[in-house]
Amino acid sequence: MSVNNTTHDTRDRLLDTAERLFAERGVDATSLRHITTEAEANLASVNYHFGSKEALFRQIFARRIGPINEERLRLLDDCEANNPPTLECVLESFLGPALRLRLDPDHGGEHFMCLLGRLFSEPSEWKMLIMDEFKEVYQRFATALQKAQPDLIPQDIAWRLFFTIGSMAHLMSGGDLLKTFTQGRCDPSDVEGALNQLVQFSAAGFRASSHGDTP
Amino acid sequence: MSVNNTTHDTRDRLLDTAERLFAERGVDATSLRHITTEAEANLASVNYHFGSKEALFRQIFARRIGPINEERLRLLDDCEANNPPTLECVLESFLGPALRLRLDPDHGGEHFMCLLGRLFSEPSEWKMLIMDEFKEVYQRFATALQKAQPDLIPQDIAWRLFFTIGSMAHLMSGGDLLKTFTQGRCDPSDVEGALNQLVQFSAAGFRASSHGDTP
DNA sequence: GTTTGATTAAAACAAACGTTTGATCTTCAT
DNA sequence: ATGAAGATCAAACGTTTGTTTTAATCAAAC
Repeated sequence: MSVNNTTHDTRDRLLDTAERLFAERGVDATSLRHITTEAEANLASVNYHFGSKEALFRQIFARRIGPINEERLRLLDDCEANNPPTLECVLESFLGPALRLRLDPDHGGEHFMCLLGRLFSEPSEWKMLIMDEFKEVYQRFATALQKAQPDLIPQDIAWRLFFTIGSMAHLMSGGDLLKTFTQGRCDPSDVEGALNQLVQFSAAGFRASSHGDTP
Repeated sequence: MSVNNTTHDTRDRLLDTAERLFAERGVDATSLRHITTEAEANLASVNYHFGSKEALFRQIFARRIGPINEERLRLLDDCEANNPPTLECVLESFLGPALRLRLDPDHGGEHFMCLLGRLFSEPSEWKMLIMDEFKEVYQRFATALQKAQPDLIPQDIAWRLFFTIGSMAHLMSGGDLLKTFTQGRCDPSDVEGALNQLVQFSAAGFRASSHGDTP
């Protein structure tokens, strides 16, 4: 393998361009010709550098998802210095690293954030590629949330974490919709404001009393 | 136009099959050949009956989205017989008609529910087709929620309704994930149980005190 | 200066796509 | 029975897709 500059330039240009187009138009709707044209690379370069379109997609995820989940677990460790950790701290550890992708100065993270948010609701096999990596994070946070709210039964924890993930995914992939519907009064690009809104909403949801089958 | 039986059989078979395949594999990933093969119809029949693939998609939505939104507004009217309406009643009026698509005995509604849930996070123009119809419903419910929680500022209402929609969409399109992650202990196919979980979670979120920029 | 290995370039590949065509079949009023 | 209209059919249309191939280009090692 070479450490040639030109090589890495092309490879990285393909990754960045594909990430953006996948986010803007969807994976299936983005052709290799569109990617390579915008990246000013040859059509064959994707198959040369990555082997296939699917491998390109996989690589786009591999370089982003690891650091996000690592930061989540690192922040969770900090929360768990207190016992029990506060609900807000745990939720912010989970949601923050994903929502702060918007702050990436070259907007690559922002594009990836849209892509990641959409993946949760995709039917395809793409989803399964990342769910394996996500399982460890899920278990760690489910356990921490159980500690923060020991009166809830595990099923309630699972339901509410599921809803929290849904809200997060909706914000990541469709935040612009909120801005449209509120005529700009709610702006998801104010990352800390949005994060605060979601943390407060979810924390209150987690603090609701447990309702069994016959409340 | 004819009221011939065979005609409507083919037309409806195409609608039902396409609805299911669009939900299972995505719109872009589903070909007309796949649809017509499974519907036991000729390849040209889609273009004959609907004009194009996009028109077929539009028709699939047209026959389902209207009744759902009408029932939402009807239930909301019932809530507003009380003044102010309860938070749970308003939320259930919004969420129930969508989640109860799962109860459709021939599973057509269930497939459409997945499709609808996914649409919120799709980047494509498909989304815009239904957002116009959705705006009236959104405004009615935003107003009702404001009445139910008069202490919240409109921005908080918008944020929290947005999160509620995200949770709902996540449940509609990816509910099977929750069942997988909890090894079957949380089952979204128990519609009233899932609806109750979501209503309680969101209602608690709406009842959180308003947090300004500097809480 | 030649060789070597890695990258780019241009062209072609088979397969799949949505759509259109023109013939055939069915149905039903006349 | 006959003709008109609607519905279905096989076949082909021209594009576009992801991938492969073959040749040209380039930088550095020997």
